[in-house]
Amino acid sequence: MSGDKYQRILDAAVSVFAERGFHAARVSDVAERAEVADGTIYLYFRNKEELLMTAINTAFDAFMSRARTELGAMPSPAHKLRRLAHLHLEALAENRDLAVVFQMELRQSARFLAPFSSDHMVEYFGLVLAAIREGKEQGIFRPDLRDKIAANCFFGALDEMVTSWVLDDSHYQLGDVAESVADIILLGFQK
Amino acid sequence: MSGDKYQRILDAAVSVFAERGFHAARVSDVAERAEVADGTIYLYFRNKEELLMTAINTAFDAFMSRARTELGAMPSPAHKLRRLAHLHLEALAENRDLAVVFQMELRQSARFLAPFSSDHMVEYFGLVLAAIREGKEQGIFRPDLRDKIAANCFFGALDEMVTSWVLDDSHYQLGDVAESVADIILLGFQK
Amino acid sequence: MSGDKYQRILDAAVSVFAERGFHAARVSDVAERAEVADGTIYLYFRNKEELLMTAINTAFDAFMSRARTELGAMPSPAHKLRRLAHLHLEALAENRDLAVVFQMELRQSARFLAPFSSDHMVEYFGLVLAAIREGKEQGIFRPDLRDKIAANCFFGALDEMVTSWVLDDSHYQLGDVAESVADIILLGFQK
Amino acid sequence: MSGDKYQRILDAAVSVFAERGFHAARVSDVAERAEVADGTIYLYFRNKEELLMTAINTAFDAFMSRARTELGAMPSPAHKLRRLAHLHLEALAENRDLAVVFQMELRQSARFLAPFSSDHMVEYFGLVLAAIREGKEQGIFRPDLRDKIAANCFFGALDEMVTSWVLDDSHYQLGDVAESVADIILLGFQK
DNA sequence: TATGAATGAGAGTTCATTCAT
DNA sequence: TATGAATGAACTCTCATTCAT
Repeated sequence: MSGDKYQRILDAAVSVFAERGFHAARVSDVAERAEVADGTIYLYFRNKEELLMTAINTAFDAFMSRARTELGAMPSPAHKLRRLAHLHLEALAENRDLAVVFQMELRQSARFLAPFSSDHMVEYFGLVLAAIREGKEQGIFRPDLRDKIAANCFFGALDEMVTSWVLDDSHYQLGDVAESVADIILLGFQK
Repeated sequence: MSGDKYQRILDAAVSVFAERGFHAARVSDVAERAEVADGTIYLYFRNKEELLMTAINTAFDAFMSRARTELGAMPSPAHKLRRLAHLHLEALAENRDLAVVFQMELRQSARFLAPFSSDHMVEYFGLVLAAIREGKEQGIFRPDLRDKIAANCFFGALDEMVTSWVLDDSHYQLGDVAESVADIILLGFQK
Repeated sequence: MSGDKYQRILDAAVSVFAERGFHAARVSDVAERAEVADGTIYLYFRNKEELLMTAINTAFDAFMSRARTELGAMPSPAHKLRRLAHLHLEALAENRDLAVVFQMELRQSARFLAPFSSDHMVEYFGLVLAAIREGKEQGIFRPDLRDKIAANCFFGALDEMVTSWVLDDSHYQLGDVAESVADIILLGFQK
Repeated sequence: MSGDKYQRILDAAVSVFAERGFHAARVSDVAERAEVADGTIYLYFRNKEELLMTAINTAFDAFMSRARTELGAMPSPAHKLRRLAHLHLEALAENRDLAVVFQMELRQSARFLAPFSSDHMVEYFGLVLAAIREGKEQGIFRPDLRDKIAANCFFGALDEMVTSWVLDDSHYQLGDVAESVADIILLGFQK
């Protein structure tokens, strides 16, 4: 019962942050939802901000680790990016609260809070950039394609899909759109 | 003298919000930068939130009005979208503080604050969607292109360009990338 | 009514600190006794500690300024010290709450808080030391008298009188004992 | 093993209280320094305050017991007081941490905490007062000497020596000054 | 209109103490 | 005896907003 307190607090935090937003959420709300005392939270997390950063980083780590493993084995850059699109959307579709927190708080935290999440974004972009460069070397993607801009288009398109899914009350299937997004972006990359 | 104050307060708000983030910014910071008393702000704005919403909405109105005018006269959907990409990036490149506020606060305000900005987003998307449908009707864009997804890709790509420009300390020319983004997205739309 | 808020808060602080001790006293107690809102205190003082330090320093400044003026005009070192004993005890007898705060909190603040009060103690000791050295030079005090030890005896004797007066519930006249203390200490200094 | 823990906790408490002050010190700091669990402290002491009071009282008991024994055998009141001055300063010089706690916390505890330490002070003063009265009866001390005031001078002088030794970073030999202090005070008492 | 001193609700965090193991 | 995870009361300080001038 005590071993899972860490996870219960983290889940409660994501849930409360998703519902009210990080700033409006009170630590006592998180405690209540986790069914622990306010003070207990501070046995596991230094402060409210670390609660947010840990939630974001944990999810990001899991995603990146999976993405690296899966993409590493793939030969075609186009397939890599298509697979990444699926992973991206499915990972967030799986846990709506977490997706809400990501979409609503990540930018702010990247600018005003700890640099962890920023580092993660850089990692993610590294993966995308590598695939794009590979594609250009293999002659699959246009040689005039500008790497960073292309990576931003790829990420931005997926990110916006998640954002509109999160802001939309209708819970359509987010995973289903990966293919369509990949179609557009990859067509835009190709020769 | 009073019309002047309204604008000074709004400019100060954008500047302070960009610097510290909406939540960390104090109303008294805004007052100080606008060189008015704290109380004066409340003669022009109901509360801190309205300060943010007005800043966002004013800029959005100006942008939408210009976009509508320019795009209305254009015959080709592809040219419309290409032009919109330029307008989008140039509008934000023009005022970096405003861009910071947009990129950092718009999502949160869309979810947790007043629905004004949300309406604006719908307007913007309406413009994009119309162009996409037009393109499909004219046989320029793929018939299997899913409208909303395509619109999200278009907006998301541009939005991400702005975000990375804002988070990046290096002040490269944002306007210059509009063409490259449009190349990718429009290629992805075409038959 | 607003101009005297500073003084009202300071008086309330001394009164509350005397009653419950600095640590047990709540800022809201001070606010209540001063008949201001909690937040008002922070318009005049940076924090609870500054409230204490200001009370101590203000009283100390007034005392030192008076002591310097009076003693400066006196020719005899013995008379100086005798007069200082009177000033010391009378100053604290005049305001019992302040005396309580001095006797109970000054040592702690000298060690654990800001160094202001420490500086004041050094000033006071400087005055005593000067008189002692003067007395030795004039051949009135024993040549083997060790300056610092003598100064500590002088101050310690007076300080202990105040402490026992403060801890004692019976409010005997503190000022009356100055003469007796001076008799003992000065006799101890003399040839 | 348990008798050992009691003492370890007490020593740790004195050490931590000396370092940070009673109020700023955390019970968990004491536990850590004593190398016991937080809860263990409460098997030996009712609460944090009792930790302080026990430390003070234990040291005081040892001192008083020794003082009584030594002074009881002495015929001359002057010698008694001179010996007491030595005992006082040497006892505290022996254990600097304990001296710090005594000088910084004793007054507060006398006023705001349990009355134990106050009783001890009364005991100590009783010893001094007895010697003074004896000296007057024997015609050694001035007949106009006011007992309580004289006792306060004696104690205050010694106490201030300890305080300045404690606040001073330079660790000069405290015991050495007993003679000089006794010289001054006893000279002040004599006919 | 304009001011800015005053307000007071509100929230994050600490830490002495407890108690199940 | 011993542990240390858990508790939750308590308190300082901040800051959006008001209102008398």
